[in-house]
Amino acid sequence: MLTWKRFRTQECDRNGDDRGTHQVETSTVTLDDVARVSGVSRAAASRALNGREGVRDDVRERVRHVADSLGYRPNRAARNLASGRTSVIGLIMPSDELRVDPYGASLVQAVADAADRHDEGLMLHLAKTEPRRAVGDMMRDGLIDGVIVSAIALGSRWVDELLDANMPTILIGGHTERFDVHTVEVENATSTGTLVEHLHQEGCRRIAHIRGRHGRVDADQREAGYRAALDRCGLRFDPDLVVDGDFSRHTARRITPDLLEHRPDAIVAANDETAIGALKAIEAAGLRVPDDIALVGFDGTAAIDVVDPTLTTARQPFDRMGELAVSSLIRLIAGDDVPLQQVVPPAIELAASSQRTGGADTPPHVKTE
Amino acid sequence: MLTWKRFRTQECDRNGDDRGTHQVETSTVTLDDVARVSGVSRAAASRALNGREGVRDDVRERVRHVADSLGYRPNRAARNLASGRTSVIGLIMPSDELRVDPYGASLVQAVADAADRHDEGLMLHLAKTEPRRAVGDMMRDGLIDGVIVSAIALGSRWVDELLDANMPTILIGGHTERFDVHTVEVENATSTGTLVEHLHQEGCRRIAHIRGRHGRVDADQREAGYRAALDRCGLRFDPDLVVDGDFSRHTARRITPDLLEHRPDAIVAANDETAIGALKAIEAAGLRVPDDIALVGFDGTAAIDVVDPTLTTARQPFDRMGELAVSSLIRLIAGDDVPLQQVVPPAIELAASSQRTGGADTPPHVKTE
DNA sequence: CTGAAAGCGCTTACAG
DNA sequence: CTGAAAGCGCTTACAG
Repeated sequence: MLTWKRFRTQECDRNGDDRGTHQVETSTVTLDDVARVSGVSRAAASRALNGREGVRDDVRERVRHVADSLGYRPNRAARNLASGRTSVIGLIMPSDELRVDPYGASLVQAVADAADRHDEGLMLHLAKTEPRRAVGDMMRDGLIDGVIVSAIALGSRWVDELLDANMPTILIGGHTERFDVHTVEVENATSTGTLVEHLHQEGCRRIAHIRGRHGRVDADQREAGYRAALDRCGLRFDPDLVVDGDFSRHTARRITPDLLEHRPDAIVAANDETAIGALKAIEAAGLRVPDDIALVGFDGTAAIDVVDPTLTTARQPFDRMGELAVSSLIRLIAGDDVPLQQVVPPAIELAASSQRTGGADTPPHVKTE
Repeated sequence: MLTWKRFRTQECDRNGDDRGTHQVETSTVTLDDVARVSGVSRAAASRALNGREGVRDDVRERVRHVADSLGYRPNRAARNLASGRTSVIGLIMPSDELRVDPYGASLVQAVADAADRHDEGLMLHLAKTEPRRAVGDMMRDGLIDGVIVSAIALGSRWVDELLDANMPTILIGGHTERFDVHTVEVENATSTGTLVEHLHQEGCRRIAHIRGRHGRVDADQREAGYRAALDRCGLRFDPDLVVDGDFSRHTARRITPDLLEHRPDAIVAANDETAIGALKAIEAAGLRVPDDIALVGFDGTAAIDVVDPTLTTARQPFDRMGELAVSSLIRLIAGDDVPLQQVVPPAIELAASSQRTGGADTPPHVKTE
């Protein structure tokens, strides 16, 4: 079993006077080698390996076998240069989003895993201010074939600029009102409604809502779901029970005390971070969750696993969203048809924070899809 | 002002019967264009643009100007193929590390920002099981020039396999005892000692330590620093006051109650997550921080900002580490000399969790570098 | 089904 | 200092 290796001369000598001697001796197995050993032309070998038609089965077999035993790996740069495809996709996300909310980290992980499954490289770009330039550059540089954008913290201007860059784009967790953008996102309204109905079943009658950031579509959708569900439950909408958060724990912690003045018996938080902030405020006020105030979140990030009591939430199907985003992008790049809006349902996970002793007829730990 | 754009034919027609028509009309500005317009050869243009010597200054000027006004961007694939360099570096990290501990997210952000500053692309690879294959592949595929590895959750076998892949590698947050590996890491021992001394000054006499994961070098170093500082403070080492955690919040929450049996008046947690877990346990036991038990962490991740009381910690200089890792890797790739071990000090940040009323002569919010 | 040939856009010795 | 030329490793019409 032969194993060639690309060998890099690392002239890191201790004298340090050898700089610049960087030489890459590319003694790699090349398509030529595979073709020669297989006794076919380079063209045929290429077709065989890439699953193109127009190769006899036994030839394809042979070439593949030879490639395997030689440890052949196609040079991506060469393939890219010749074909115009890179097999690398970009992931763009506002720079600090990753750090601030576990949501960002979960998303990156899901997309990275999905890219890996599809054998696509993933270029991560944490954007600062001017997205279009960076993305346009990546594209024109021939580094990536398309891009997945986590627009979480973005205004629509960002999105517009991205789309102008004129490259296959999927918005993940899409927060734009544009209808001409390919998005993969979680269902917001109905799911939030389900949580409200659950609280209603638990006996809650003054159900409050801490909204997400003003101007964000997902925040609006979740509020809309909340309102619609109140209606269905026959509860009156009370403006005093809805306050503006911004998806952050910190803000929730700060604004919840005021909300408590209006004596809600439940709080629907726009996301988990908000719920956790609210929880702290509730505890600080000497109230108990869920008996004094029931609490639900949204996202299902890792953060909720360590909260006490455990948090009822709508868990985003990160893996599925990542998979959908990557596979859709690949199809987009190939020129295939892809539905514009792909909405996936979260999993409603009931936990201690919303289940009252003697409240419901719901069993203690139901997972509803 | 001309602006060429690579234009991609997106034949996403509604009938969907046009698949496979993916065509990239590369009507990009090419080096040839720049050369022609500048009135020089392609070779000269290349040298001018890449800052190579052997070009008259006025020519260089002219070429650069032309390139600018044409909106020229070198095709990375072509450059790569010709030069063997990709200007892309890899970042490898265990798959779930990113999600579990905010440390991972902070690190990714720091490295991504640094790569951006150096105009290097960043390929993210969240590794599952068999690191070498993936990394070796990336390398041989010609996708990256070198790799930064966050070895946080890794055993030395992982590291060994990586180094066998024979590519420029920097271990960030290096947790190996091998001495032949380039690492960039935070100073662990002395910094932990400083925290212990601070607690001693606050009047604590029974200072406990919740270790990081068994077998990890950084955990060992922090414990060593703890022990050495006890000595300096004239405190006796008490084995009952040292317990094995694993850097996770969850485990700390679980094991702290037992530790409390031994009545410590302070706890030095191996990292912030551990400290937060301990904090919860302390609260659950009806004790107060810092007056009953003072508490310090390590890392300075975003998580501590929302803890109440705010957590004293040794804040890792993530940005600096990212910068150091990226710039060192670039030098490594270029064949330049790079110090093997680069250790940077954390910033000791005193906060409420360790500052007792009437305890110290330390001012309330000192930042010590 | 198969191969010879051109070409993707750049870099880099090598001569001048 | 400058240019002509070869070559990086692949893919893809185009003929057979």
